[in-house]
Amino acid sequence: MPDTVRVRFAPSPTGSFHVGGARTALFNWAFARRHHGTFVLRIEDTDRARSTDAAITQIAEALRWLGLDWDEGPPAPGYRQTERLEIYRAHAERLLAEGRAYRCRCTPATLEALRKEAQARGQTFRYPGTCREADVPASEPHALRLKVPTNGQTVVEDAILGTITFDNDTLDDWILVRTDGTPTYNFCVVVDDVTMKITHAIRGNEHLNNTPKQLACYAALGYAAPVFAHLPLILAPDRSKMSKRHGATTVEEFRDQGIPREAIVNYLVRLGWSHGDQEILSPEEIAAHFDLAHVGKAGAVFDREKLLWLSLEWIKRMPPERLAAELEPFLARAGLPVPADRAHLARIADSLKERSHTFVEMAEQAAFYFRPPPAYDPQATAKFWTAEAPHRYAVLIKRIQAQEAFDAASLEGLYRGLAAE
RNA sequence: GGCCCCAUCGUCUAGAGGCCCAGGACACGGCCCUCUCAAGGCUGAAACACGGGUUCGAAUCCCGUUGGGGCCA
Repeated sequence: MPDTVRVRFAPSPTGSFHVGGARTALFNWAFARRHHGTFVLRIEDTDRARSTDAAITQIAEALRWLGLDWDEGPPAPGYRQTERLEIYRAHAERLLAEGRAYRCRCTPATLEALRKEAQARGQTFRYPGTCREADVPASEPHALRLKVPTNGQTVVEDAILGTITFDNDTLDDWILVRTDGTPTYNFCVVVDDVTMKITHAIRGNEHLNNTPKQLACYAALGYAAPVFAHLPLILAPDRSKMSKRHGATTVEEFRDQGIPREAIVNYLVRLGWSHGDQEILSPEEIAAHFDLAHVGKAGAVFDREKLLWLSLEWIKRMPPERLAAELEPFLARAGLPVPADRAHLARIADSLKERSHTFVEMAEQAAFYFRPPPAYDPQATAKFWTAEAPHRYAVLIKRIQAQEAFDAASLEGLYRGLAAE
């Protein structure tokens, strides 16, 4: 293992920031921290049509909120692919000059015809290398293709999955630069990882099939490839890859639901990684213990119930002041008054922490501290405020009955007294 | 369809040949605590996909089958 670990998280800013991305970021962050290495944030925004600045902001905010601080990356310049076009161009030209890549003038129509032909024969389409020796002049419209070995095998040594072998005859001369001059995803990734001196590419399993292609590019460029580690996917309850259509899955949504960051980080890290039987892990413990050796190979189903349990566990562990600070915005959102007296709010929050899976729940339960029953009616009270009511309501009612005091002033006194306990 | 990956309780997982007639956690059931609901404690049910090997011995290694998934199309 290189002395200086450098890893990166490279999201495409094309939509909301999902748990899958968050977990990839988390594993990279944890690996970097564990090895006292560098965690780089890189924005893969070459898909200009779908990339937005709003999405970049959203990703950055979510990462910060989760506590996944990056050592290099935006807002510093040079970490967005659209700022790096010159670098890709230079590498492409070098590959061309060194005969590792060639110009291809095959039109989309030609390729489409070949594809259909292959399909008709029940074969997978692979570019046949028509232009490989054609020496297409630069004056003609052309794409740039990489010369990929046509025989032999490409072996990927994956830190999680082990040795994976691909037959080279299943690969083809893939496009590095499109006819319109834009570099392709696989090319950018390789050039970026090389120029950013990435030592470990820790990424989602969906990229595994890109790896042999990329390896060919590293070889052509004359660089050593990083260590690859492909993370198992996060699955929806139906065992398909988790996506938007499976409901609340963005980091922002979880935050809005009042789940503490520690719970999300804890839950996500346990989805695929384990540290013996330990279920509760703080960010510090994760940073101290994380290792690729204990990352599982199989996909993991996302289980909201367990997330909520961890949320409760982390809420229970929070000091009252922190609880008060976290609860405050949720009180406001619930239309409840936020007590000016912070100590008072802290006592209220502390009294509710064992029965709140989220801060949204806590705010709901805090309501009775602020909303006295409009009028005391023994019958209605007996009917509505026993079985279903929160604990403190029952106590409150008892005291009201005992004191026969239910004018506004004494009610307020009772609330205060209870909140202070 | 082609290529690749995966396979322990419903779910997340421990397990790197004997410590495992498989341990922990969530969820679920029961009991206890208790003025309610929680929290907490105890407890119950619940899994090594299947078939062949290898080995004195396999959840652990190999092969196959089945199932699931991903990518490409």
